[in-house]
This record gives sequence, C-alpha cells and structure tokens, in this order.
Amino acid sequence: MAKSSFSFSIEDSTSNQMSLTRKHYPFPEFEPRWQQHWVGTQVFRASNPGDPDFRPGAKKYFVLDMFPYPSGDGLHVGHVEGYTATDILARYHRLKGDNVLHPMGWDAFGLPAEQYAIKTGQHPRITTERNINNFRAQLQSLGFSYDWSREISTTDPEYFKWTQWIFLQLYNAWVNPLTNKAEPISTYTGSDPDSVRLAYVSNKPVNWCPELGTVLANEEVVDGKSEVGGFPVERRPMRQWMLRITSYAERLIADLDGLEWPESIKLLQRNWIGRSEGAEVRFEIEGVDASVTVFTTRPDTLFGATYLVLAPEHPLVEAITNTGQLKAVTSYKKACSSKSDLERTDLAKEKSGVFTGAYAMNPVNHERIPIWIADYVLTGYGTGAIMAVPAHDERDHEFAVAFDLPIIPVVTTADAFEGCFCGEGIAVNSGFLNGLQTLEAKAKIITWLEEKGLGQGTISYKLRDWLFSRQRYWGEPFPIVWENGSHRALSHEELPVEPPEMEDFKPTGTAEPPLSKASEWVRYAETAQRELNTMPQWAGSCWYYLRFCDPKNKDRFISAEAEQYWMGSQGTTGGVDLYVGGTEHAVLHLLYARFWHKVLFDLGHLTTPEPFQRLVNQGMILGDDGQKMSKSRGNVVNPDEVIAEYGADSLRLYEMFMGPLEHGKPWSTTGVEGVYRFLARVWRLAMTENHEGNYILSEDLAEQELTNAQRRMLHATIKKVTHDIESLSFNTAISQMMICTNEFTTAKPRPLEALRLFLPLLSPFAPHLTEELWSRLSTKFSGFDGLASQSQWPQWNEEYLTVDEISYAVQINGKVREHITVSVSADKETVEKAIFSNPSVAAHLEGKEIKKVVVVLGRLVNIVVVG
RNA sequence: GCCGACUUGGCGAAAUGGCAGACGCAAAGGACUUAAAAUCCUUUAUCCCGAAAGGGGUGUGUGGGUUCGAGUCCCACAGUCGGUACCA
Repeated sequence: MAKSSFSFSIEDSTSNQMSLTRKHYPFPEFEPRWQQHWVGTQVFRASNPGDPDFRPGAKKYFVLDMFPYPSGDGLHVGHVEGYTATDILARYHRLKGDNVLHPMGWDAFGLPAEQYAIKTGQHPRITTERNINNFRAQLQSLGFSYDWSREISTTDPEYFKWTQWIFLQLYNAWVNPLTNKAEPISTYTGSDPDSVRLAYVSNKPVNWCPELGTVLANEEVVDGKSEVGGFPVERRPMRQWMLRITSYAERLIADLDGLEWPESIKLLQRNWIGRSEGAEVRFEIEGVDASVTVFTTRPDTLFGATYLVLAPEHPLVEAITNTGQLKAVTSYKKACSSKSDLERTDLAKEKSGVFTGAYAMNPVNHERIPIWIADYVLTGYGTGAIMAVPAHDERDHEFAVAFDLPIIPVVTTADAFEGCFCGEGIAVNSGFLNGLQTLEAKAKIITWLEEKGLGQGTISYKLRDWLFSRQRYWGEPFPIVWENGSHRALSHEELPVEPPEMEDFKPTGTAEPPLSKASEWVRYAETAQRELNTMPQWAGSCWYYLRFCDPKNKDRFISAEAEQYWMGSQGTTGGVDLYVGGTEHAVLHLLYARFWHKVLFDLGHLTTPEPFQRLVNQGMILGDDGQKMSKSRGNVVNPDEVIAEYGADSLRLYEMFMGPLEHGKPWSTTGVEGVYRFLARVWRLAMTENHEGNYILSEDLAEQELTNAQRRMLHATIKKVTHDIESLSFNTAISQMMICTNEFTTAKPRPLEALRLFLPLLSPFAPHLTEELWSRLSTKFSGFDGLASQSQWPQWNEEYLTVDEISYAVQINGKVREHITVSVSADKETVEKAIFSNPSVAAHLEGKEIKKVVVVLGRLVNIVVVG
C-alpha cells in the first residue's frame, strides 16, 4: 500500500475535504450514505410465503455464502471475493424480478474465542460479540445486499436450541436396514436401542490432543497433529459421543451424482468416504474354538495368502497368543498404544510386528499359516485383520521380506514387473480359479465362499463414524443427562441447554471437560448429572442454511412452508441454488451438512435429500508475491485500507476482474488502480466538475437517439454481461463493460438512453456508484426512477446486434493472407466468388494447384494448395 | 507413492476446433499544464528484410498424433500448486 502516488495520506485522514477532492470521484461521501440507506430501509429484505408483500409469481433464488467465523483479525480479502460473487448474483436476480434470499450470519462458537478468553480473562461471549460487530460493519462497508433481518449466530440460545433439538432427532433415530432410512427409535424392536442410535456413546480410542485439552475428529487431525495449532495428538480410549455417519456412506456417495458441484470436490468426497468392494473371509484358528474374519479387496488371491495379520488392538489377540510369544506380543502392543499417531506415521517406513504363535487354516487349500500382529493393520478399517498376500500387495510383500515369510505368486501378467505385482491378470497356483481373469476369479471365489459359509462379498468404507464431542467450554452443551451410568435425552421443553456462567473455563489438565468445574450446573437432579462435553464447531454450521429460511421461528427449526419454498426443487434436486465458499470445507462441513440434511429428510422434516444444489469454490487470493497471505510474510492486504483508498466498489470490482473466480490469483495494487480509473470514467460519463470544484451533471448528456453502432455496443454488452454473470465469468463481463464505457467517453452529445441501459448492468458489481449516478440523473431526467438496486435488468434485442458486412479472413494452407469484406447475407458460392476475384488472393495462388476450399460462413475461408 | 488442478507477452488474463494475446496493469512517446498530479491520444509477443510504406518467418511448458485448420481434441513426458497417505 505504501507504493504509489498517494503521499498525502496523513493529510487525507485529518482533512476530509482534502481527501474528497483528491479522489477521482467522491465515493467517500456517497458510499456510506447508500449503505445506510439500504440497511435502514431494508431494501434487500426477502419475504416469505405468508408475508404481506410476498409475490407468489416470483421465482425464488437462494444464494448463500459460507458464513464466517468472526475472528479478531477481521474480514480478509479472501472473504470479499466469494461474498462479492454471491452479491452480484443476488443483485442480478433481484433486478430480474426474482425473490432473492441472500442472508449472512456467524459461525461463532469455537476454539480461538475460548483460547483468547483464557489468555485475557474476558468471557468469550464478549469477544465474540465485539468481533461480530466488527465483521458486520466491515461487510456493510462493502455494500453487500444481505437481508440483515435474518442475521443469525450459532451462539445465540434461540439458534442452538434447535442445534440441540436436531441432536435429539439423531439420538432418537436409527437406520432401519430394511428401508436404509432413518426412522424413530420406537420402530426398533431389538433388545438394545443404544447400540443402533444415530447418536451413540463409544469408548473406543480417540484422537486426544493434550495441548488443546480436547479430542478431535479424524478429519481434524493432519499428519498426527491437530489441524488447529499443529499440536501432537495421541490415541486413547475415552467415553465419547459419536454420530453414525457411516450408515449414510452409500447414499452420500450416490447422491453426489445429481449435484452441480465441481467434479474435483465430488471426487474428494468419494475418496474420503472410500468405498471399496471386496469380501470377508473366515479363517479357523488352530487349537482354539475361534475364527478370524478378514476383509480383502482381492479374494481372488486367497490361494496366495501365506499368513494373517491382526491389528495390535484386535480383540482376539489375547485369546490366541501362545505362552511362548506372550511377552513379545504384550510389549509390542504396549509400544504401539503409547506411540502417538505422529510417531506411528514417522516409523511407518520400517514394517514392524510380532508372531502370536498361533496358526490359522487357509479355507481354500487347508494350508497352515501363521498369525502375526502388526501396526500396519488398522483397527478401525474393515475387520481389523487381513490375509497377507505378499506376492500381490506391496505392504504384505515388504513385511514378508522383513520377517522371511513365504511368498506365493497366484496372478500372472504378460507385462514385466519388479518385486510384487498388484494389478489384474490371470489366476495361477489357485486350484479351481486357475486361468480366470481377476474379475472372474473374484466373482467365482465369492460364490464359493458364500456357498461354503466361509465368507461373503462385502463393501467397506474408509469413512468412520463422526466423533461429535469436545472437551470445551465455548460450544453447544449436549441435551443429555446421566443417571445410574446410563444416558437419557432431555425433553424438547428443556431446550435450550445454555452453558453455565463460569469465570474459569481453562482446560482441567485431565480428560475432564471444563464444564465439570461448574458443579451446580452439572447437578441436574439428586441422582442425575449433565453431560459435560460440548458439540464441535461443525454442529452449528450443519444446518444454518435452513434457519436462514425462517430465522425467527419459535416453534420449529424451520416452518414447513418456508422449507418447501426456499429449499424447494423447482425442477432440480432442490436446496440452496448457489453456495460459494473455499475448498477447505470440501470434506468436513459439506459432508457433515449433507449427513444431517439426509437424516432430517428421512425423518420427514425436510422435503429434499440434498442441501446444496450448486456449489462453487472460489480460488485463494495470494499476496502480491504470489505466496499465501500471512502475517509472517507481511503480504496481507487489509480490505479496510483498500476501501479507504479506492472505495468499496473498486475493491469489489477488482476482485472480480482479477481472473476466473475458481482460480487462485495474486493481489496487485496497481490492478486496483486500473478498475478505480474505470469507475471514475463511468462517473464522468454523467458528471463533470464546475468552476467551484463541485460535481454537476454533464452538459454533454442529452435525449439523443443512439447511433446504430452505439446501440449495437449496448445490446452486445447486455447480452455478454447477462451470459457472463450466469456462468460466473465476472472478469469478462467487466472487460465488456470497460469496452462499452470507452466507446461512450468520447461521445458528444451523450445519449441518456445509454446510461439507462448501462447503469443497471454495472449495478451488481459497483452498486454505490450506480446508485449515486441513478439518483443524480433522476433530478433532471426521466427514466431513472426509484433505486438503481430496484430497477430492471435490461433485455437485449438480437436485431440490433446484426451487421451488414463481415470481414472474412482468407487463409492459404492455414495461414492468414488477406481480409476480404463480404455482405453478411452472402452464401458459400458468393463468398468464394468474392475471394477468388480478389487480385491479391489471386497473386498468392499464382502457379499453385487448388486442392480444396473450406468456407466457414461468417468467419473465414481456407484454401488448400500444393506447388 | 496415489488422486486432482494448472502451465498463453514484462505481469493479471481473453479466445462455441476457425484471424492467439480482447480487457486491464506496467513501460515508452506525445497532447494539456509555469510545473506536477489527474485526464486524453499513440506504441508495445518475438525474430528477419526494408530508409519508409510494407512484407516474411517463429510463437500458447516439451515431444508426437487427429484435422483443411489445434491454446482448445487424443497419447506420452516435464514443471508448478493443492489434496491424501500403510484403508488391505
């Protein structure tokens, strides 16, 4: 920012008058004025069915931003990019007459506020409120057309009351395997409802982060370290709430097909869910009345299985280990459990493991094969046990080589390979499978296993159930109490469960959550205590898009009418019409929200199966050095400073002009100056400075018929901007508006009709400038009634786009040699005739033999010659 | 390792298989001005021939292919940036 000609910035801030005269156009005066007007008169309020001003004929358009976490750092230029894109769409659809829902709110629970509170002693509610006020002011200073009457915060008891209510829906539901849908738990007829609830308690090992004093979801652990802060994470068993998202794995994959999402994001979700088809095979254990079931994707290689490996935590390990190996097995298990995930990953290069002393029988050939334990087999995936086929699996191969275990090839291929071969081929050394292709062999062995009752075809998923509790203060408390060691739900009437007022919410240093210190709050009744965990930050963002449809509803999380209207299908699979946000939420937020939505859909609370019909990821804005913006690099651009220097419209327009929305792109301050100059040129289309230095309407303006060229330019611009907005190609829409503006800057007199058509086109991009010009023009001329924000999107007329003559490029062997102008109505023969009668074309063809002539009407002619 | 995205002037970029570089930035020259800023006009991929007007060659990461014609489609390779990582 220091660079450039603005060396009087100190004076600017002390003398308002100075700064006003120095700007290319007086945005510091009118931008705040219009922002106040829009907010004050609720210009962008959306009406719901049943509201007095509701227009039943209007199409609905729900355009949503990923709502921000209101951090203390304030708004980032990256926020501005996505929010400007959606604002353009919202304003465009309003001008087209649609009923537009464009809301904003705050994802305000979360660890940073709590950690800041611990450091400063201020209650997170205070800092959160302050940050929200700051964020709201910043968003309003950009002129975003949100319906502020629908503002919500996840920390508001009126909001999290319903977050807790949805949790109870999950708690009180199960997935009926017959229908594959969630149903009320009352339809479950088994003996142990707690074992099938969608929200359940688990004591399995979880990701515990001692530094943060909380457990984390798998998704929040990166390379064995916490995603937030990068602290080491270890695995330890703890009593935790889990959500049974795995019951929805299949549908979460299948329903991606109908969504207008980037293919790369769909792929990311598919990979995360990690569906793999294979088989479970049962191996009898020698000398013990037990069997091990393994999961494999290559049942066709069963004849090549030369040993089994169990995860160290596998429940059978103790029962099968023989006395001779007991010591080795116990110490290996201990070593594994004390290792953090980080160490386990670090040591992954060397395979380790120990022999249990037990043997299993390979069901196909009755071979006696040893059973090992090793930490390269994970307890949470498949059955926690594998059959090792070292000839055809790299990990098994490496392990077999390290521990000198037999390697039997059972698949051949014509291609040469080194070490082990993992691809598909022809089965050998495999008894009744010999000679079969891998695909056929798989089918045959699965049938065989199923007939003999030794196993069956099955599908396994990488996706794990969602660890849903955190040991934090600043989150939604669970609507659960414990009594005599068992849990039960609170009734709807007892919601919301608000967190207790606490002075000290520091981590306890143990696995006990901070809420344990609020002893009065914890004591629910004589014999009942409240659940001490809180929900993760994702909870609030899982359903906020629904609440925006009906934010003030006291009786329901969303009314049926509002849900059907705003989330309704209108010919698509339904949901939010456009959702814009960063790729960082590709698997976490977007998967969790889809899961909750499907549960609520199954239970009859919603009418569509997916929340977000169309998703677009904005690219990252980099510093002017091409690196990711960060405080340590010192390349962070502060939106407030850009607004002060060039205005909100310039910032909005620049971020849209930088390049395609989806791409990452580096910041350039001189680039901002470029669009700033463009906006100043638009200003001067209508305004001029008088002798006193005041802006007045330009004398060049006149009720003057457009020339054909001017009309063509305007209508071409309407057409291109319309198409480009719908395809989110904002950069090319802006360049077309620049071309159009340049055409009119020199026009004298300047037809007012041009401004009547042009200003609405620009208004979604630069709403303040267009509003101001519209208003000033209305003082003297007709056709500028009301607000520009509430005017009409113009319609182009194809007739005006036509031209009389077209310049054809004449290519000879693909190289352009001449340009020849021909009437637009000329047919193929006429064009050919015109070209061959041209003397300079003839000169090029001198002494050559014409092999072929290609005429592309309206574009070019290619003459293929030899010689 | 695996998966994905990307690669076009000095820079950000544009181009339904049809005249590559629109639009903007930066740079250079000019007009206006006492001067500057602002504004306006002109030039600007690159090499060669020419005093000039003009003409010709080469060019979209690299190498092949399809086509009358490829930045765009196909194959192989390289580089950059994301994501992921013993998932059997």
